[in-house]
Amino acid sequence: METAEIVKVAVSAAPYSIDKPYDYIVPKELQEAAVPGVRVLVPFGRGNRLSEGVILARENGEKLETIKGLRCVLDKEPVLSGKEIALALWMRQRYFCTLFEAIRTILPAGLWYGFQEIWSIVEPNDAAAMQETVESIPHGIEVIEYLTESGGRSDFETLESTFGSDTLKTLKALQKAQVVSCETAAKRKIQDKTRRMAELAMSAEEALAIVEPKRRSAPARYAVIELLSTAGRTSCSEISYYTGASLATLKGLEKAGIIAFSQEETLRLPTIETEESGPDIVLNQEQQQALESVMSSIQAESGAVTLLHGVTGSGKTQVYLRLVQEILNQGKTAIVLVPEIALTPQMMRKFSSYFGSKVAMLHSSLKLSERYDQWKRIRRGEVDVVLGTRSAIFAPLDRLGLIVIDEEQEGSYRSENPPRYDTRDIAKYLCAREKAVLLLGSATPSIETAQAAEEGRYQKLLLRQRYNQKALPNVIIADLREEVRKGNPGLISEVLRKELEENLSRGEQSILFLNRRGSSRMLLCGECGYVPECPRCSVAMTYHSANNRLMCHYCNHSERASDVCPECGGKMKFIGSGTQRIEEELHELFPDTAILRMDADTVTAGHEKILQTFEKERVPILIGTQMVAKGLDFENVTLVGVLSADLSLYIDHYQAAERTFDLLTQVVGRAGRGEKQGRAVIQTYTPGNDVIRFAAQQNYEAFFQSELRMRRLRRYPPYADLFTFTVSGSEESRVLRAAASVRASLQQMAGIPELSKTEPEILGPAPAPILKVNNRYRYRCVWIGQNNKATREYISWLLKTFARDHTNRGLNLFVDCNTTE
DNA sequence: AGCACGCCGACT
DNA sequence: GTCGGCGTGCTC
Repeated sequence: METAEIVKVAVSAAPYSIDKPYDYIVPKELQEAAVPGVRVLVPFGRGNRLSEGVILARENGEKLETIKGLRCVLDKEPVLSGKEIALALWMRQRYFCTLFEAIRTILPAGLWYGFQEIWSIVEPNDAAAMQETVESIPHGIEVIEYLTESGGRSDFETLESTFGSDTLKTLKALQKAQVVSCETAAKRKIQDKTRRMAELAMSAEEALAIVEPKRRSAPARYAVIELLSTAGRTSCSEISYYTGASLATLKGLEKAGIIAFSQEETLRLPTIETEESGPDIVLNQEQQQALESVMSSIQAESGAVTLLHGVTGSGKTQVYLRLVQEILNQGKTAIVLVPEIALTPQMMRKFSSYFGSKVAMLHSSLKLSERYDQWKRIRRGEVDVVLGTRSAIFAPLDRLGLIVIDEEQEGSYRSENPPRYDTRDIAKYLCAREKAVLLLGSATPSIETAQAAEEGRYQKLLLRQRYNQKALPNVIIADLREEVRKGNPGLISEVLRKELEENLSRGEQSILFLNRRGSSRMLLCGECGYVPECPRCSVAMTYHSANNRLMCHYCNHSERASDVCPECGGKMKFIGSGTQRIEEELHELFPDTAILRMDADTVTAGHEKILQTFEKERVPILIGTQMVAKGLDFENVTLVGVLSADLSLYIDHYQAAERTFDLLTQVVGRAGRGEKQGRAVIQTYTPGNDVIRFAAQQNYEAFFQSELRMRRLRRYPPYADLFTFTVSGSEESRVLRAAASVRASLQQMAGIPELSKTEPEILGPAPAPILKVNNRYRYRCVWIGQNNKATREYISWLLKTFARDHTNRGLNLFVDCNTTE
C-alpha cells in the first residue's frame, strides 16, 4: 500500500446533502503550509472547479486513485484553532448546516476572500490549426476576439455579462482545445493595513553631520533628521505632519542611505474617548453575595450555569463589572454579551473606563475592517475582555473564565440567518469545554432558563432590591371595553387622560408606547381598499418618505409610490403605526402641549437626537413604538402609558405571552427612575388576562408559574421542542406536495422506537406566516418532540434524503428548532 | 447545488 | 450522421 500525506477538508461548494470532510493529497511543495486550520483551494466535483475549503485534520493515509490534490494554501498561519474546528463540527450536528457554513459564522466576515476566475489566451503553436478549432466552437471567435482586445485575459463575470449564459460552455470547449486557460485568483475583501515607518540608518551624530551643512537650502531634510534623532522610529505620515516634509524628501533621504524604511502593521480601531479610570465599585449586600457565589463557581471549575435574576434597576451591571475584574485578577478572560439594541455608548464608556485597552468592543456599527482588526487583536492575546452583541460569542479568547449574557431572554441572541444558532447554546458549549462559568442575567428570564434554575440545573441568584431602594411604579390597568361602553372611541382612556393632565400640571414628563414592533407606514386606497403588495412576496410594501418609494423588507424590491390607486384610480392615503393618530388625539385633548413622536417619519432625524431633545428640552410627551421601550432612562419621566397591551399577546407563537410580559415589565420600569414615584397605565381589552395582571403587579414568579403550567398543557418548550420544517420553491403546488411528503416521512420517523419514546406529534403542512418571499412559496410541518441526539440524526437523514430525491429538484427544505418566527 | 456524461429525437 | 434536449448520478 502506497501512503501519502492526506488532509481532511471542509469544502464550501459541498451542499448539506453531501457535506463531510473530503480527503485531498498534499503535494510536496505544500507540505509545510498545509496544516489544520488554514484555508485552501481544492478542485471539487466533476468539473474540478476550484472551491474554497479549510483543512480540518492531517494524517498519513492510503494514496487512493480517487483522491485529488490540494491546489493551494491561502493562509500563512491557521485562522481556526483545533477547538474552533471542534465547535464547527458541533454546530453542524446541532443546527443542520454544513461544516463550511459553521466556519464562516465563526470567523469574521472581513477575513474572507473574493474569488475570480481569470481566463486567458494560450500562445498557439500552430496559429492556423487554432483558427480552425475556434471556428468550430459556437461563439468561439467572438470570445477569442474579446479576450485579445482585453489584453489576452479577462475575468469570468465580465465575460458572462458580455456573452450571456452559454459563456461557460464556450470557455470549457476552448479550454479543452487548449486555446484558453483558466486560473483562480483570490483577493481579500479587507486588506491588512500597514504603514510605512522611517528610522535613521546611522547614528544621530553622523546623520545630523550630513544634513547640517545644507540646513538653509534643504530645511525639510534637516527637520526630518532632527525629529528622527529624538523620536526614533516614526511613521512617514507623522513625520510629514510634524515637519512638513513631503514623501519625496523622505524617499530622497532613504536613497542617500541616511534613513531606512520598514512596514508596520496597523490596526483600524474605533477611537473611544478614554475616560479616567472608573471609581471603585461598591456593592450592596445582595450584589456582594451574588458576586461571591459566582466566584466560588468559577473556583470550582465545573462549567456551571448561573441565573442572575435581578429586578430592573437592581444593578446587575455592577456585578458584571466586579466579576470581570476578579476574572482578570485570576489571569483569565471574559466575554460580556448584550442584546442588539443595548450596546450603548454609555455601556462602552463604562467598560473602557474600568478595563482600558484590555477590552475589545464588537458591535453592529463597526466597519468590516474595524471588526476584522478587533478580531486580530483578540487572537493575538492583546485583549482580556470582549464586550459585544451576538456574534462576539465567537471571539477567539484564550483562558476563558466567564461568559455573561445580559437580558438573556432577548430574541436578538438567536441568529436570523443560517446557521440559526442560539448564542446561549454556544455559550453553554464553550463554558463546559473551558470549565468556565456562564452567567445569564435578566429581570424577566426566559421560561426555559427560569425552569432550569427552579429545577436546580442552573444556580439561581436573586437581586430584589432596586438601586437606592426606589419603589416600583404604581400600575393602573385601564379597561378599554369600558371606555367603548362609555362612548369613548379614542385611543386614550379616561384614566390615562387624567394621569397625563396631572403630569402636565406638575411639569413632569410622560412616555406613551404603542405596542407595535416596527414603525413602518403603508399606502392604502381610500376608495377600494387596495394595498400595494410586493410582486415577489406576500406582504404589503412599506412607504419611505425619504425617497418617496415603496420598499419590501423581505426581498428589497422597491418601486415609485403613486398617489393614484392602480386598481380603481382612487386617491391613495397613508396608514402608519398609529402614532400619528395618537398625536392628533393628544393635540385635541391638550392643545398647547408640545409632543415628540418617534416613528418612520422621524427616523431620518435620528433617534438619538429625538431622545436628546426629549431629555434636554423637557418636552412633556413622547410617543413611540417598541423601539423606544428598551433601555431608556430619564429622570423626569414619571408616567408611562401602554396604549394597546394586548397587541403582542395574540400572535401565534409559543413565546407570545413571555414577550408581552417582558415588554410590559420593561415599559413599566421606565417610569420613576429618578427621585419621584412613578406611575404606569396599561390599556387593554382583556384586563383579566394573567399576563397583563402579573405584568402590572411586576410579579414575575406568578407569571412564571402560570406560564409554565400553560406550556406543559400545550406541550411547548421547555416541555417539548418544536422542529419547524419549511419547504420552499417557486411552484406552489409542488411545494405543497413536497411538504406533504415531509409529513409522511415524519410520520414514519415517529414510528421508530428510539423516537416514539418522546411521543412525537406532527402538525401541518400549513402555509408559512408569510406565504411567499422572493417568489418562493413556503409550507411548513412541525415535529413536536425532543431535541436530542437521536432526533437530530434522523432529521439530518431526512434533510439529506429530501435533497437527494430528484422529484424535489428546485425545492428547498430547512429545519429550525424552537424558532423565533 | 453544479456539472458532465449519456441516451434519444430533430435536423443539415 | 451530429447537435443539443434533458434525465441520471457523483462529488475525496
